[in-house]
Amino acid sequence: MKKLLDLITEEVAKAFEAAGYNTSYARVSISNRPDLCEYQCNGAMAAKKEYKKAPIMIAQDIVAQMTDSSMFEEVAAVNPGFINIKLSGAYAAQYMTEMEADENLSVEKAAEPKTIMIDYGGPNVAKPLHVGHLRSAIIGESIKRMGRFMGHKVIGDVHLGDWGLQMGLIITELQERQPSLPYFDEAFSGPYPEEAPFTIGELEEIYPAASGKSKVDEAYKEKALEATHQLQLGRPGYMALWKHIMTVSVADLKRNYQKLNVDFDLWKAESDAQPYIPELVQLMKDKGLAHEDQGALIVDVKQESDAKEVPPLLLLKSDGSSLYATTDLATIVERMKLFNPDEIIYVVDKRQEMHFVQVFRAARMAGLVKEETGLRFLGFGTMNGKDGKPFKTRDGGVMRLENLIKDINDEMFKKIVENRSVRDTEATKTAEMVGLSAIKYGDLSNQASKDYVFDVDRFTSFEGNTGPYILYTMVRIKSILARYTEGGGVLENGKILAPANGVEKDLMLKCARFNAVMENAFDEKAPHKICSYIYELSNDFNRFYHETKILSEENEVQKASWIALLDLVRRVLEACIDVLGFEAPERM
RNA sequence: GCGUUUGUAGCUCAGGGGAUAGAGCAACGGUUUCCGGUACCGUGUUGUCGGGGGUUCGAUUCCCUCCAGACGCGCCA
Repeated sequence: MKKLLDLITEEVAKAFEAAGYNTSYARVSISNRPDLCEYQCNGAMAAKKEYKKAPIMIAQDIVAQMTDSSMFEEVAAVNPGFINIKLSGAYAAQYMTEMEADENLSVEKAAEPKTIMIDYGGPNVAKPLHVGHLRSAIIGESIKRMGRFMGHKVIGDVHLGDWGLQMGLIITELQERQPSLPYFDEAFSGPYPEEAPFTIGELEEIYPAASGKSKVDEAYKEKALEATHQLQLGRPGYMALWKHIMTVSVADLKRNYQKLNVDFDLWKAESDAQPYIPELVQLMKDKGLAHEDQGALIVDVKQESDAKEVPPLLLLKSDGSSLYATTDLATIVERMKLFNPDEIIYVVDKRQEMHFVQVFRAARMAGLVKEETGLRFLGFGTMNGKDGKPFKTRDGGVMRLENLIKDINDEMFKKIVENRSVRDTEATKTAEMVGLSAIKYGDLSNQASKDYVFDVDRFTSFEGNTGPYILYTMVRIKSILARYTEGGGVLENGKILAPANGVEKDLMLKCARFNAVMENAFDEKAPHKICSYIYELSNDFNRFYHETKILSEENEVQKASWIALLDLVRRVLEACIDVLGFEAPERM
């Protein structure tokens, strides 16, 4: 379906043409003065220069051509040259009816679907997920779902960190603790044990211990670097250990992401890109892009237009082992080969922007991607505590994601049982659903690129711009619809009538914005625009609800119309929260 | 030091070349023939849109500069 603003613009453009003005000035926008009108066109003021005429005169000429259009209830030319528009109620109702009949709720799917890969999540194996991983998962998941809603083929890849120094650190620490294990015996000819020599709990304790030691003990760090290198060279014992680490860790990660309702199509890892590294390095050398510098192999990626010199990309360390950038470039090679995407989007902490600038430039210089392939860095800001500093536990440690989720769910559970007589089993499940909405909405309602304050009390509140408020509104609608059908009503039978009052019209016009909002939010990769939209839509519904007694309405046609409108609002809200990555319960 | 980025109400955040810069929270007051009151309505010189210049008929929005914070600057990821 066409967007309502486009339809209005087309109609206004006809008036511009009839009055003898260039139709390019006819663009209509939503009014910023809702007390005066619903839509406005500022084109008369912009056209002033071309026609050397007072804007108000131009506006009057145009308005004169619009007065008999059935689309409008009211049009006016206002000083200094605004064209103010009110839509006719019948037209709004007609739009609602068409929207209701459209399974995509008026959103037009992409005419040419793209293959888009989203690199998000990015956890390191053998380390527990902490709050730092929250944003990538939540934002990435939402963008993936938006893309799919718009009709694109979107592939989400978790891109595990399984090949860097942290693996060497774990191997080194394991050797310190259990030197007799066969993995460290170079003479051992196998086969290695099938059971991992550690549990996930032990693994999560080993890494921080090793990391701590490496910072104070130079020799220890050397060992870890060497172990990393040996792993990259494929030393059998280390490879066997690496497999154990992966098995144990990935199972745990999957469990945790599932709790967040975050789902990856691919569980690829840095190690998967390793086979592509030799040819990558050779290519970079052959093309004259890579050269040696202080023993390392580097690629100059600076450009003349840079305000500040961009440092070279390090392709290989002086000991020949690969680095972050090497792996990311090799991953691009792999992705192009396996999936040939039109675009790759990286949802990563914004502090890594420079790294991606280097990687993208190198990838383009070397022709690893097609010219038209998009490489997009979507950096997100830090999640801070109420003090404005990075979010920590009460004693100053790193907050594990599991614990954060548990805290929120406990809080939600308390609120739910306090106010409702729901059974405990149901309350637990409901608390999880509402809790997830609190976390995700709290995050996504902020612009991704900015730092934001994670405030548990605010996010879990049922009042204000929060996930629980949105869910409450939806549950309320569902409740009314359920009563209607219980009373023998049929949802599909209603024809939506022209709005009975201004509040109902506001609700309709807000509904009608859905397609434009979704399209724009995806274009800009801005989930927060969906949040602010459903917040406004919820407010409009609650206002309407407050003024209108729906179920007790005696005129059955009117009642059916309202029910149909409610069902439409419900569907729009469902679609939006699904894209945001959470769900509404039946009761709460 | 260089660079990137942010600065909007007491707090948390939207917005964005145009008509009176908006929401929520917090504070105070109101709404009950109630389909879920975890709702709705109202009140405040809520404000030098960080300061100063410039472009423009018009700047909070674009450009420059200064101030403040965050972040990044070759062998970690």
